[in-house]
Amino acid sequence: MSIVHILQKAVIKSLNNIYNLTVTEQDFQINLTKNEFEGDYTVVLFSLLKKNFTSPDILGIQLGNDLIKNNSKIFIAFNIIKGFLNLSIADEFWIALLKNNYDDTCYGKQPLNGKRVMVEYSSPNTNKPLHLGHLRNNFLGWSVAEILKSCGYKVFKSCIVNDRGVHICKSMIAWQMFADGATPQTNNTKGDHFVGEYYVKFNDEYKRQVAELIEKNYTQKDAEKDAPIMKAVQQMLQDWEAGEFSVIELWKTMNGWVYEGFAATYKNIGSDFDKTYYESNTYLLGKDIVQQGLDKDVFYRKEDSSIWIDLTENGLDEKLVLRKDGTSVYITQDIGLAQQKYEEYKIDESIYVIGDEQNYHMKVLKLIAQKLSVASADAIHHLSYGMVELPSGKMKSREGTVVDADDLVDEMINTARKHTEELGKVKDFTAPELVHLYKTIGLGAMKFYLLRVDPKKKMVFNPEESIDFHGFTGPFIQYTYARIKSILRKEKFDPVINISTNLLKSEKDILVAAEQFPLVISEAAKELDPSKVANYIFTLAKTFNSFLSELSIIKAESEEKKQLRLQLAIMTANILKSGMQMLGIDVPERM
RNA sequence: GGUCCGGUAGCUCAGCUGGAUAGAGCAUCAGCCUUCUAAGCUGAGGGUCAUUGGUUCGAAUCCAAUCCGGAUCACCA
Repeated sequence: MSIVHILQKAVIKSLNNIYNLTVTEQDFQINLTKNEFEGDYTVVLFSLLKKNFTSPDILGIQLGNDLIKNNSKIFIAFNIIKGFLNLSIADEFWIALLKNNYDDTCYGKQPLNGKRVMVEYSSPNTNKPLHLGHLRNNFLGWSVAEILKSCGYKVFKSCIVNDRGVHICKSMIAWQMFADGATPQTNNTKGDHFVGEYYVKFNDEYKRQVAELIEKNYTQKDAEKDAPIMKAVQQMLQDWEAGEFSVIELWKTMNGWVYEGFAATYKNIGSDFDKTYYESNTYLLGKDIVQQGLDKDVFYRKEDSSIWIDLTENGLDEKLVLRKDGTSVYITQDIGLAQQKYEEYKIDESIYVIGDEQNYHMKVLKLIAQKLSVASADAIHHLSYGMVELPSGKMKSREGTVVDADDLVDEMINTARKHTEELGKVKDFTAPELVHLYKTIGLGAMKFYLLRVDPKKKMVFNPEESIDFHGFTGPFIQYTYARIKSILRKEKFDPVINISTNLLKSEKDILVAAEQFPLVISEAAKELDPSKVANYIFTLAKTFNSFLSELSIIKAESEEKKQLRLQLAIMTANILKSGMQMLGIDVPERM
């Protein structure tokens, strides 16, 4: 049980003892004591005064005395300043915490709780390569999955590939027009980039044709509609839906190229899925749901036979759920897929890692599912994340300001190599060891950079800052870990020695931080927020570095102190490692 | 226009279920490598927490209004 919980219970009990008063955890606050005051944890008394106490000092003294009387092994002293009851916690408590947990590599994690949850993330289109925005999505999805696992959930990672639709046909048409039979092999280009080039070529040609028509006195709108290349795309989409052999074959071939490219990228960044759904298989889902909705009068049919739902009483608009030609739209197939996931995996929670531009869509999705009383409705949870912007503004594919995922990964790994070479600390590494190290550091820097901020907020990606390996960065934490490992290689740990010593300030600081790890994990899981973990391990690493600069482990004053500090080092290393793992980041033994 | 999200140091961000003098990192400046990895440590400067009003013993945090920025409101996905 965490110290905060112990303290909460103790306060509740003491108030009951002294005043026969019943309060709950919500009635008072417990904080870490500020540095400038004596004590470790603080009970804020003001809110309790509302329960008819004369003065905070009297309440504080009586409460403080009772807490110590009943918990003499934990609380040893208190002081009261302006309504804050500051409690000092016994060194024995901290040392017991250390002794019981320092070598537990699962410290802070919880056993299986029987709950099953699916995390859907990545969800790429198959007409162009992955970019920076996908990276944030991937890292978030992966990390949230890991955090939930640490909290005892059985997690399934899934991905829905948007493998059909107009955007795919654009690349296909352009390939037919311009490729002259070229393939990724003949051009020596990664498959997804190869197909992406034709998507760009389509847009260039389309723009050219539109301009041409406007010169012939077309309006902008008509020109966009009548451009021959756009007509060809629409024809191709119809042919695809009709299952025309040559179109399907081309579609399979080009998607195949893209999948090869994606597979390489996913492998490189360490991302994978337990289940991949393809929109070409799911886009027809939801027809029976539409029928259900009509039967229940949740949906209604318009004159042109399209089917709608009226959400105006929920403050939203009317929404189409089935086209007049009888095909499902995005929202319909999503309800179908939600249901399918639920049935296939028997999940209790279904998390969607999707950008915040789809907040409205996800709201509508859940609302419709609820109105239909679909079993999976309440399980739906949208992890909405903000866009990644550049210092110059938004990424725009048309202006070529999109940051390509593969390029960025390469650049980060390259920067890691340059830094490492300059420092020259691992000259004895073999070539494969070096390659592995550069990747660990480069990817670590990138993942940490994208995960360290609140997912809900949009963020600015500053290329210069992101390649900085100092301060609040992945490599800083990796470095702290490597230093600890280096010390542990030099000095043997002797677990027999029984430690009973007074703790110095910077020794205790580490334990106070370590004690919070379990709470941080459950908080991060509750909020689906990896940045909580990132911020925490950064603070812990800083605390440890500060300790290390002040006190020596190997040259400790006594054997007992040396053993104590070795245990502190081991525990810190374990927490840093498992925290980083929850972010999808490896830690190197040396760097 | 409706709805939703955001505005904290030069920059990037914490803090937001109300609590003590608003915190980090980067950048700037000043120190620390015969001593466990200097990708480190210590210190300094830097703030009208967008604005105004309200609630409260107490507001960056809650409420209202205003200003600024963004997203969204498709028979696209």
